[in-house]
Amino acid sequence: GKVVREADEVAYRCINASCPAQIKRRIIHFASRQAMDIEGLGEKWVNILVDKGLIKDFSDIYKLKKSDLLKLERMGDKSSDNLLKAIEKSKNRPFHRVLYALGIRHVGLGTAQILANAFNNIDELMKASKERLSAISGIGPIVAESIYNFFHTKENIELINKLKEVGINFEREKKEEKKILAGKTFVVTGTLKNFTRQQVHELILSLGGNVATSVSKRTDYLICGADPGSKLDKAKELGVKIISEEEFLEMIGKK
DNA sequence: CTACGTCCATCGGAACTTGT
DNA sequence: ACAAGTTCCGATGGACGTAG
Repeated sequence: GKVVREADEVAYRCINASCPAQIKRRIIHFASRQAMDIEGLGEKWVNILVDKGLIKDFSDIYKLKKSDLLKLERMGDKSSDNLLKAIEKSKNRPFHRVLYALGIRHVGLGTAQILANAFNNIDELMKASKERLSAISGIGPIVAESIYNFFHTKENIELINKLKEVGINFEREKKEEKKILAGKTFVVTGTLKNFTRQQVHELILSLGGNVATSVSKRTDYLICGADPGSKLDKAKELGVKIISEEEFLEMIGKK
C-alpha cells in the first residue's frame, strides 16, 4: 500500500500495531543498513516474507530455514545462503545499532548512540524513569517519554525477550579506547576509498568524536571523499576545516 | 531563535535469478 | 555462458520538528 509520510501521521497513522503495512515498515527498518544491516533483506523480500506468513516480528527473521526460502520465487541457492549468513552476522551488532533497529519513535542513530553510552545493557535502559532519561544530555522530555512508553508496552517487552532468546546482543561493548577525537565534530561527504560511511562514523565515535550529518559552524572537520555534494560548498562557506581520507587516517594515527 | 538530526524520497550502479 | 529484468547498495539533498 501507500506509505504514509511522517508529516501526515497525526491524521493518517494507522493505530493498529499489527496492521501488515506497519509490520513491514518496522522490519524493513530493522534490517536496514544503519540498523542490523542484514544484506539481502530489503523492502521486496520483507513484503514477500510477511505476506507468506514467515515473519511476524523481528525475532522470526532469526528462525528462517533454508527450505522455506527456497520455495519462494526468485530465491535461489546463492541468495538464500547469502541471506542466512547475513542474518547470522547481524546477531552481534553493537548495542547502539540494536537500539536504533528497535524503531523507537524519535530514536534515530544519534540518539541510540547516546543511550548506548548511558546504559550498560537493555535491562538498565528498560528500568530508567522518564526523569532519568530526560536528564541525559541530548534527550528532552518528548524523546524521554517516547522511550519510556516503548519499554513499558507489553508487546515490546515480549519482543525484546524473544530477541534475547535468539541471541541478539543487548550489551554495551566494554572497550575504552583512547578518546583522541574527544570534543571534535565531524561530517563525512563523498565516497571514501577504504571505508563505507557507516564504518567511518563508528570509528570516529569509538575514538570519542562526534558525528553530524549536516555542516554547521560547529563542525570541526569535513572529511571529504570523491564526488562530494553540497556539503563541501557549505564547509568552504563556513570556513570549516576540510580534510581528505588520508589526512583523517593520519590524524588518528592509523597510517 | 538557531543548529542539527530524522522509522525519507530518490537515483545510478552493482549483484543476482532466470530464460535463452 | 550471456543478456535481460529486478532488487539492493551507497549516497545525496530537502523539509520538518526537536533540543538547547
